Amino acid sequence: MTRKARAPEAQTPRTTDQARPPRADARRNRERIVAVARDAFAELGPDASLNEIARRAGVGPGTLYRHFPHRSALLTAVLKDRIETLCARADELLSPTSPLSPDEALADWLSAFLAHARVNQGMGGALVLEKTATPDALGFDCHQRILETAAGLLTRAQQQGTARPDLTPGDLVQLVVGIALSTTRGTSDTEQPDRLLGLVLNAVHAHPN
Amino acid sequence: MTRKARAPEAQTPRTTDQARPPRADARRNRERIVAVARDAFAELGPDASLNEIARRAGVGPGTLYRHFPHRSALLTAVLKDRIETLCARADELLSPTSPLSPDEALADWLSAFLAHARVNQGMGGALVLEKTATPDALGFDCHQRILETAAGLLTRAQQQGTARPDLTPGDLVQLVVGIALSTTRGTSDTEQPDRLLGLVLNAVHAHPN
DNA sequence: TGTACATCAGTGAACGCGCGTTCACTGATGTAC
DNA sequence: TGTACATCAGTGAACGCGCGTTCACTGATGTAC
Repeated sequence: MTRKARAPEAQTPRTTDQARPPRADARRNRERIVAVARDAFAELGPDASLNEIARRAGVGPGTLYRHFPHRSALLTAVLKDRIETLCARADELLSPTSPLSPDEALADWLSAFLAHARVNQGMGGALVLEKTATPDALGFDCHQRILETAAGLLTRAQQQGTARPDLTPGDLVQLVVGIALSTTRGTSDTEQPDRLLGLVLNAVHAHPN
Repeated sequence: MTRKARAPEAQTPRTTDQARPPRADARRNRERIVAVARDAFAELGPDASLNEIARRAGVGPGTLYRHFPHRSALLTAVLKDRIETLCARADELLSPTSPLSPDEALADWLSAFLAHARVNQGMGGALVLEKTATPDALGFDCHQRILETAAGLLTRAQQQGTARPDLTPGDLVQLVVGIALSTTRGTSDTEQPDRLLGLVLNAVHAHPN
């Protein structure tokens, strides 16, 4: 079996276990689907019809399924950007150059988390609250990422700020997700979410009785 | 037009605008449907299939629709008992013979409210949070009843206890509903709801900053 | 007490709907020469 | 640079499913006599 020798490509030498990069039309469609899904989930909730999303994106349902075999795969893709943004914000707040105190930083981040969670109705509910059964094709566990980020800010506020030491990141996140869930419907009182978060923050800094 | 005079019935003299009492089989079925729906909503959430509920109750779907033309009518009927119980509990707590202080009474009632709300996933979500568009055939507005009951306990705790004066009953109820919504899924940590309520109660008694 | 009958309630097959999902086929892309 | 072709991706009609809802019909109940 003689093989014809071929000069390896200069820019992208492909190792054996590396998948070929996606074709141009595939990448295009994938991006369009995610963009449309972002809006659709925000507008219709995490149960928005996948056929409807495909229709809005101008692709056949089969195309959507080729890229995202499960609903949760699509939800994850949509949430990924958002969560990356939140984590990046946390890194800024944790950096020594940040002008905010540990307590202020925690409050700031929770406010951003609440705002983002409200858009997708608790960030897709189960996807954030529960540990994903399968760690997902993207190798991206939303729940874990959020939890670790919250833990970083909370721990510092407990050690260098006035946050009560008996509070766990899990409980804190759960409370804020609860606010998001209970305030996604009924748009009457636009200031309520912030007011409720303020109450929770009071509890964060209260003395454990 | 001569009418034959008839002696009015002794036990149940029926006034003109009073509907005839329901027939025995109708009452029987109605009660069975509500009983089954209570379990089904608790098990499957407020979106449980009405056909499935009819099936479990051993009646045809038409029978269910005869009694409850809308899903919300059935939800309301199921929740009515629960809410009446909660209101009765509040009356006890507000009575002068109650051994609990205003603060303790508020905490006690919120704990009961949370426990009940968790069973039906936020007590049927929209039904509690939003003002019902139609005040319902039963003349029974869940949202309003809960809000008034919470207001009674909160006001007393603000005047005679240590509850912060800037807290509204609406915000308080919303927070607890949020805890209910965010803890109905994921049964792993059974003590979490009470812990989260404890945090909220800390906030209720914290000084407004 | 017994019976006839009007009316109230139950039945369940059937309908239309939109969903998730599949798959045989068509078309676009990128590569080898 | 041009062309042939393998493969990757898109298409969209079609399927099965369970839902909410209806309605012509059957049956149960209670009342008048």
